[in-house]
Parts: sequence; C-alpha cells; structure tokens
Amino acid sequence: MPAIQNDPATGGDAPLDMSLRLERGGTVSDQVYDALRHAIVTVRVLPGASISENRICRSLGVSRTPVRSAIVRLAEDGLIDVYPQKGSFVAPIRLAAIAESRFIRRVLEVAVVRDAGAVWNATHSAAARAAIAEQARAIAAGESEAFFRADEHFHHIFSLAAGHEGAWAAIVQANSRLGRFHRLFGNKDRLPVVLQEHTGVIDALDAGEVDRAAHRLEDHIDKVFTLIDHLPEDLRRLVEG
Amino acid sequence: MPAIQNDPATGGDAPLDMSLRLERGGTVSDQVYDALRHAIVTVRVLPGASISENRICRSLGVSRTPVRSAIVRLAEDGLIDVYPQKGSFVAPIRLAAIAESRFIRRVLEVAVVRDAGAVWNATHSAAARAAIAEQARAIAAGESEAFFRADEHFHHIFSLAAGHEGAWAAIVQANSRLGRFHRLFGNKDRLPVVLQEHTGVIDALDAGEVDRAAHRLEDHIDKVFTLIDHLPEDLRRLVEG
DNA sequence: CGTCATCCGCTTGTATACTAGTGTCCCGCC
DNA sequence: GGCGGGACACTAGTATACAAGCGGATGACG
Repeated sequence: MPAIQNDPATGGDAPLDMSLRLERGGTVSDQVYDALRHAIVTVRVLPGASISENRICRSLGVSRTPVRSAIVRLAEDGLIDVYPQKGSFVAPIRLAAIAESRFIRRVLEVAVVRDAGAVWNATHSAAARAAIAEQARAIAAGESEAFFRADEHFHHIFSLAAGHEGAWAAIVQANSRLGRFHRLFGNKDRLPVVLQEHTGVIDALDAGEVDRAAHRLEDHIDKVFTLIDHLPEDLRRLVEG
Repeated sequence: MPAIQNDPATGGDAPLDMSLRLERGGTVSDQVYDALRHAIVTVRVLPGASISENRICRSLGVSRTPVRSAIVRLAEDGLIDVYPQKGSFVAPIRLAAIAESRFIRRVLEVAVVRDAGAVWNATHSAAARAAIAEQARAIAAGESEAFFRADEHFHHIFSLAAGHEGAWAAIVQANSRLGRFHRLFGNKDRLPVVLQEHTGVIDALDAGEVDRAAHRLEDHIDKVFTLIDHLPEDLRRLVEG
C-alpha cells in the first residue's frame, strides 16, 4: 500500500487520499477518530491539508455521520479548524501555540516529577530505563514512530508513579500539538542527546536528588525550543507566526 | 418560567425538562453546546442526570444531529459520559478528578502568575481590583453566578498579563470540573475570605513581591480542598470516591 | 481584451429514517 | 404467589436526503 502523501510544495491541500485504514473494533466513529488523529499527529497529513468529509467517508466506505463526529472531536482537540461552508483543514502549527504547549508541558511535568520523586522506587526506574532502551533500539533501527511512542511512554512513567493521571491527560493534549512540531523539525542528530538527558533524569531520581531531576527535566523540555531557531526554510511556511 | 430541576433525592436522573433555552446566533450545534455546558457547570442539572438526545431535541425543537454534536463535544470535555445503547449521563464528580484538576490549576496558575509578575503594571492591577469589587458586589447582592463569573475573570487577568492564553485554556478546562464542585459544596461564609485572598495576591504583585504573590495564590487554590473534609452528608452521594 | 454576472460544484449544517442493542414491564406459566 | 419469557419502549450509532452558503469557472457583454 503506497503511502500517498500530500505534496509539501502545494501547501499540503492537494485533495489526495491519505491512506486511512480502520483497524480495531469499537464504533466506526472512534475508528475514524483514531485514524485521523494518528495521521495528523504523525504529520502523514500536513498542516493546512483539506479535510473533506465527503472524500473521507468515500475513502473509508462509511457515511458522513461518524466522520463528522470524529471531526468535531478533533476540532475540540485543536487539531482541525472547521470553516463552515468553506471546508475543514488540518490546523496549522502556530508558533504561539507551540510556545504555550511547551510552557504547559514543562510546568506540569516538573511538578509531576517532583511528586514522583517522593515515591520513586526500583520498579519505576526499571520501567523508565526499559523505555530508554527501546528508544535506543528505535534509533538504531531507524523507526522514528517507535521512538516517539517510547518517548511518550517514558514521560508517562512519572505521571503513573505520582498518580497524576489527570495531569498526564493534560500533558498529552499539549503534546499533540508539540508532536507534529517534533516530527516535522526534529533533528535526527539530537536523538542520542535526548537519550542522555532521559538517562540523566532517571539517574538523579535513583540517587534521590529530586531537585536535580526536576531541573534536568526542565532543561530537557526547554531544549525543544531550540528547534525554532533552526527551522528549515522549505518547511517554514508550514507554521504560522 | 419555573426552573424545573431534577430531584436530588432521586439521584438526579428524573427525566425532566431542564429549561434549556437557545440564546445567541451561530450554529444550532454551538447554541446547544453552550446551553448544555452552562447547565452542567452551574449544576442546574446534577451529576448523574440522564441526558437523552431525544428528549433534549424535542425540548429544544431541533433535530438530533446538532444535539449529538454538542454531546460529543461535552463528552470530550469530560462533562458527559456516553454509554452506547444505554444512555448519556452528566459525569459524576469524581474526587480523584477534583484532586487532579486542583493540581493542574495550582501548578499552572502559580507559574503564570510568576510570569505575570515580571510585566505587572497599574493597568493589570486596576483590572484585577475591579474584578474583586465586582465579586464583593455579587456577594452583597446574593448573585452567586455573577460571583463565579467575576472570579473566573479575576484569575484570567494573570494569563492575559503574562500572554499565556494557551495555559488559560488548560486552566479553564480543569476548572470546568472544579466549578461544579464549588457550586455544590461552596460555603457562603468563605466568600469574603476569598476576596481577602484575592486582594492579598494583588497587593503582593503591586509591591513587586512575586514570590509572595505566588505563595498566596497557591494557598488560595489549595484551600478549595478543605471543602472535601466538610461534605454535607446529603450531597455526598453526588460524588464518587 | 477586460469586466461583470451567472451558473455550477463544492463545502458544512441540519433533518429524518433506519439499525442494533439494552432494560423494563407485564403477562402467562409453574 | 413466585418465576420465566417475550413484547415493547427507549437508547445511541449509522445512513441518507435536503438546505444554505461560498468560490471558482465560464461565458456574455461593454
């Protein structure tokens, strides 16, 4: 199955099939939601791409109703902008929104990791290091999506340890915007550095030095923003601001 | 028009009209969403109340489609739980979720107010004190909804000053859960104290003492949780956990 | 050749009909 | 009287048809 993709040179609004496939059970609406969300977050469909309800429901062989339902939810998530009577489009990556998402994530995660430090034990440490190992494997294998999945898993461990599932939900929501930014502008050379930073946080936690862990995590998340200074010119038009 | 309300003694799932009215323009779906959300957050419909699509669309004189769209969005907000083929119900107030919302709000608002302190000026101060004055007026007039509205406005000022609109959106989302808790279990005797705490934060900001302002705000938000220790027995069953 | 009006196709929004599943209530049976 | 089964009302999920509005293309007119 060829991964037909919107041509970046046209601004990404070419009316092409986005090779969506419905996977698991559940309602059709949920399946469409998952498929669309995954396609957007992994930038298989680029910011600005046209999301036509008719095209999608034809492409998936379902009616407009569940597709509309999924789009409503994605609009609520801020991943799709709906312009009545004109069209729906994958939300652009706004630099202001990226800055806010980074702020939210940094503040919440630092607070979470401080709480996690109070109950940190060997089990948590082992889980975190396993996630780091998976990231290393993904880098070696060149599986970028596996890397991002393991990255999310790594960061989730702090929330799990601290019992802050609600905060994790908020972090994930902020991350859905950051995720697209990472995948578009992430530098492969930095991936090993990410692993070092992750390891540094866990080392500090294992040593019981919560403050140091918090500062390292803060620096780690802040580093994301250095990407903005080095936006490749050919991708710069995919962001606003 | 009598404000027919679900009977608390029955668990709130009496199939009664909830006196919804559509106000302003925009799409019908948006109007239904606003009306339902307002009714839920202000606990005019209690946690556990049945949300029947058919009943609502009959009551409002619209079709099921926009009602469904609104319910999907509210479910995404965590205010409604949808059980396929069984029914949709106003989400219960889960103590765990309240704790998480408080955590999120405290962490985010403290970080925001620190940034706001860096740019704090007389205009911000005047706006904040105006909001406090409005709260005092609302207390004197016994207009509880006006009080809550002014309270939200007060807290919004920090985000506006610091330019953290995204963080404010996250705060509002967490607050939609806390809001119901406040309205159900809030103690009227504490309202004047709230005003004092608000004034204390602004005083500290005006004096340029950002740390003190942050600590006062943190204490202020944490005080919410003292309500949990004094849940009236007759309302206790409205919460989970 | 330029400009304006009209038409047509596309979009999302809304209304209605149908499907599949669940829980209840009532009636018949034991 | 107690228990079991089936009809029935109700739920949300899905499909389809219609309405309203925007925009571009097209063709006539100046």
